[in-house]
Amino acid sequence: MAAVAALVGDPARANMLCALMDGRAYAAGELAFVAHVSPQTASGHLAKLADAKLIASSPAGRHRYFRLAGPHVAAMLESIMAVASASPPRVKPPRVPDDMRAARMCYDHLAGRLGVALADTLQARGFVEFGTDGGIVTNAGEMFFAELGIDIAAARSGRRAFCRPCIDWSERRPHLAGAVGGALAKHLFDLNWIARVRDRRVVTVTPKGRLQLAQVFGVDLSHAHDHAHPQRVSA
Amino acid sequence: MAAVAALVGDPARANMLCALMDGRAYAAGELAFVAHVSPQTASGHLAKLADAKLIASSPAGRHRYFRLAGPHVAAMLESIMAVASASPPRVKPPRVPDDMRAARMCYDHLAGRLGVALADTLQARGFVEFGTDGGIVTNAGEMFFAELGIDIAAARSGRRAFCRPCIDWSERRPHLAGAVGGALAKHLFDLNWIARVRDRRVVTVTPKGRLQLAQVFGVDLSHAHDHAHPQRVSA
DNA sequence: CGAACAGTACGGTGGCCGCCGAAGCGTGGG
DNA sequence: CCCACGCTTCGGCGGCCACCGTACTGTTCG
Repeated sequence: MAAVAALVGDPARANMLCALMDGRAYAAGELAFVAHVSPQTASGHLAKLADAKLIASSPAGRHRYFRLAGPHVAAMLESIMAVASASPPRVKPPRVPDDMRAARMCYDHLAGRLGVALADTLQARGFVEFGTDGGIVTNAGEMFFAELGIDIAAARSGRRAFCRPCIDWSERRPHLAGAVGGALAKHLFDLNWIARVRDRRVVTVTPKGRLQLAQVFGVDLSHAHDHAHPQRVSA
Repeated sequence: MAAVAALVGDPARANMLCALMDGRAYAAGELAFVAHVSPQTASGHLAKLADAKLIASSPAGRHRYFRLAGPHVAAMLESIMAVASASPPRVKPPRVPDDMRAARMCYDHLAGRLGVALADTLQARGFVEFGTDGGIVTNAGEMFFAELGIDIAAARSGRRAFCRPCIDWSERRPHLAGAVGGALAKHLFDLNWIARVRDRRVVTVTPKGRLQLAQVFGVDLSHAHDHAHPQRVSA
């Protein structure tokens, strides 16, 4: 156990793993860049991570792409982040860019205010039920997703976590994770309601998406700017 | 994040945290012993862990007791263990004592073969439903727990995780965690069906417990010794 | 077929940190 | 009242490891 934690414990490797948490595969050079180390050093780190089965690699021509070994690794990183954000007695400027807080990817599902808002709606309408960290999709929810065009049965068939809450790292409240969360995010991309920002975990809501999300999910994102500078709030 | 992981990444601290995972508080000297380091070294480690809010301390006379800062820390350690047990390509003698595998505490709930068996029964009878990592208690389950004398509503009222599966570290299958898991374990202790082994996470089943668990949960623990030496199984 | 590039292997250096010996509190018991 | 005990702090030592410069393999172009 200590060995795994020690691997995550190095800042360079932690940066790499964070970058990989969006579920995409990155080339060794890109990871070296995000970790602020030379390619040789990065190569060594990646070899260690791969050796411990935390990441998997796919050679592609003269590149080599790395991705997380599985959802269990993403879940571990999330739980470490949750503790880390709860801990910091250190001088810790919560310098979280607001676009990051607004909407971002968390492994393969949506997080940030958008992710939390969607989860709130799904819960309020009785489509999904969460304990504090466990959950299911109700019959009504299954119909709702089907009408949206998402095949819940397909998601359920897989071996991976089906439906679970994931404590949002910036909002400190649960958002929808698991196969259902992944399917929902993918569908919103396909509908072009949301879009990715190149090379970042940040997600933007398209004009169409803003309308549709308000109509279908009752999600109002306009207040985002009201919360953009919460530091102003009197202590 | 790297800072938190690095704290867990040291073998001595990892041993201490593992010992604390049974939910009890230990004195500094005891933790020094389990970590195989001198008291002064342990003191330094404990100061670091407390500083990062991973553990909390309670001075008591000339002793000082330490415990995990909360369930979120236990959850993090569990998820790291899960990844660690999935990783190890290293020469890794799974030297898990059989009594540990049979029944042990995992933070405040039951793990090991006993914990997994109870979870299996509760699932098979439709009292709890698990996704792969999320879960709920059904109406039938609520009645079942009530008949047993466990107040589910009280557990539900709390802020902490209500009902969730927790991948068993030795059995690699889910057992019942969260507030319900904790309440169930506490109740079994109160009924004197199970008892703790001093200074260890190991739990033993009393003669009365063996009968009652078989009758109420249909759990047969007699096969424990059949699995005691699985190393014998031909490769 | 050779140049440019991505990624990897190796060796040396430097810094961080875990470790213990010795000494300094505070509590509890004889 | 003093001593024993548990815990903590300080200082110095030693080892591990992240880091990079150099050099090598393999792939993709012109």
